[in-house]
Formats: sequence, C-alpha cells, structure tokens
Amino acid sequence: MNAQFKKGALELCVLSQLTDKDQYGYELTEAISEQMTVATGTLYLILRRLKEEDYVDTYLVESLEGPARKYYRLTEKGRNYQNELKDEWLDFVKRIAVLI
Amino acid sequence: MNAQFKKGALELCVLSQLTDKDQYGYELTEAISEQMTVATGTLYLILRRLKEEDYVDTYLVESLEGPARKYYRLTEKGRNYQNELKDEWLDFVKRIAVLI
DNA sequence: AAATACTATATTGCAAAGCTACATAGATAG
DNA sequence: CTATCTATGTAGCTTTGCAATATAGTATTT
Repeated sequence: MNAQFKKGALELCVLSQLTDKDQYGYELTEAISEQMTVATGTLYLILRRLKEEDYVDTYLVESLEGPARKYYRLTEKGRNYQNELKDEWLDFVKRIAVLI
Repeated sequence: MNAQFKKGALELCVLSQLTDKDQYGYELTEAISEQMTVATGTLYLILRRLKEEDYVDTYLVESLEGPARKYYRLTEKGRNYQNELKDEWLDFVKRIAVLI
C-alpha cells in the first residue's frame, strides 16, 4: 500500500466515518483497516489534529472490555469541512484520471 | 488545491504522461498545470528521482526558443512501474470511495 | 544598450503527514 | 502471573510538495 497516496485522504476517511455516528479511535482504526493498511497510532495523530482545529469534539465512555473509550463527534465546522474535502477529493480524482 | 492529495499521485501523472511520447520538464509542468496547480521546480525533483531509480533516461535537444531541453524517456522498468502504480491508484480510489 | 519577458533547468530550506517503534494501561483467559 | 486483546498516546524518521531563488538562453520593447 503506497503510503504517499494516503496523505490527506486518510483525514477525509476519518471525517466521513464520523458523519453517520460517533466513534472511538480504535473502532475507526479497525473500520479503515478493512480497506487499507494503516499503522497503529496513525489515526490518533489525525484525531488530535482534528480536535485542535475544532472539527471534532470528544467524550469518554467506560468500557467493560478494557480502558475507557474516547468517542469523537463531528462539530458543525467539521461537517462543513468534510463536505468541502469530499468535493475536493472527487474533483482531484477526476483530474488525475485525465492525466493518466 | 490540497497539496496532500498530490503526494504520490504526481509521480504517477508524470510517468503516465511519458507513456505516449518523450517530453521535457517544462512541457510536463505545463501539461499537468492544466489539471492542477503545481509549483515550478516540483517536477524536476520527481524527474531526478525517477532517473536515479532508472525509471526514465534523458537526452538533450537544442531549442530555438531558449535553453536546451532535457527530454525524459520511459525505460522498460519505468513502464512496468507506471502500470503497477496506476493499478494501485485505481484500487486506492475505489477503497476510499467505500469509506466516504 | 538596457530592461523586460518568456522559455527552461535546477537547488535550498521548510512543512505536512504517515510509518515504525514504543510506552502505558485496563480486562480477561489460561 | 503471563499472555492477549482492547485502547490511547508519543517520539523520531522519511518522503514529498511548496516557496523562493538562481542560472541562463532568446526575443522584444524602450
């Protein structure tokens, strides 16, 4: 799996996964891992960045199967950003198709 | 234009542009600029890298309109690489589509 | 003759983002 | 009590595009 392709696109994937329902980090890692290899820890960096920029907020929920889970929820700003980024991505893919 | 999306994909674009005919750096920059913004100089780094790894070789041709042009030609290794990378890209795009 | 602009190649320093490896920690099964 | 699964998090590295800049040939304008 080409690591360079992922740059930027992973952020969009995380945001998109959160549009339907709140999820915690490990859960997101598992969902995205079904489509591509993603290193443990990679998503936590993205999630921290998204939180710093107020695209998501978080809350803790205790778990019976291990440590507490930190859930991530899209903010209004995050929803707008997800939309923009998705449009940009689809446009980008079309432009690449022209060149290859 | 999201700079992160370009990582890796630009290399594929350059390789793909060379599959039909040899081209020089400035010419490639102009062709790719029709689809996306790309900074002057960016492609020269990619081209140097591609040459170091024997995906392309080069030859100089004098020009009436300015300095000599350095043409880039795909090697057999480069053709194989372009094919692999293209397949990987198309697969990647499909997987992202599942996630968003 | 000098300044400007277009064509053309190339390098330097910077920033973004994923990867590897590692650290921490609760719960549970053997 | 050790291993394993769940779960979050950090440090250092690498790759790669960008901005800025340098160099240089040719042509046109002032």
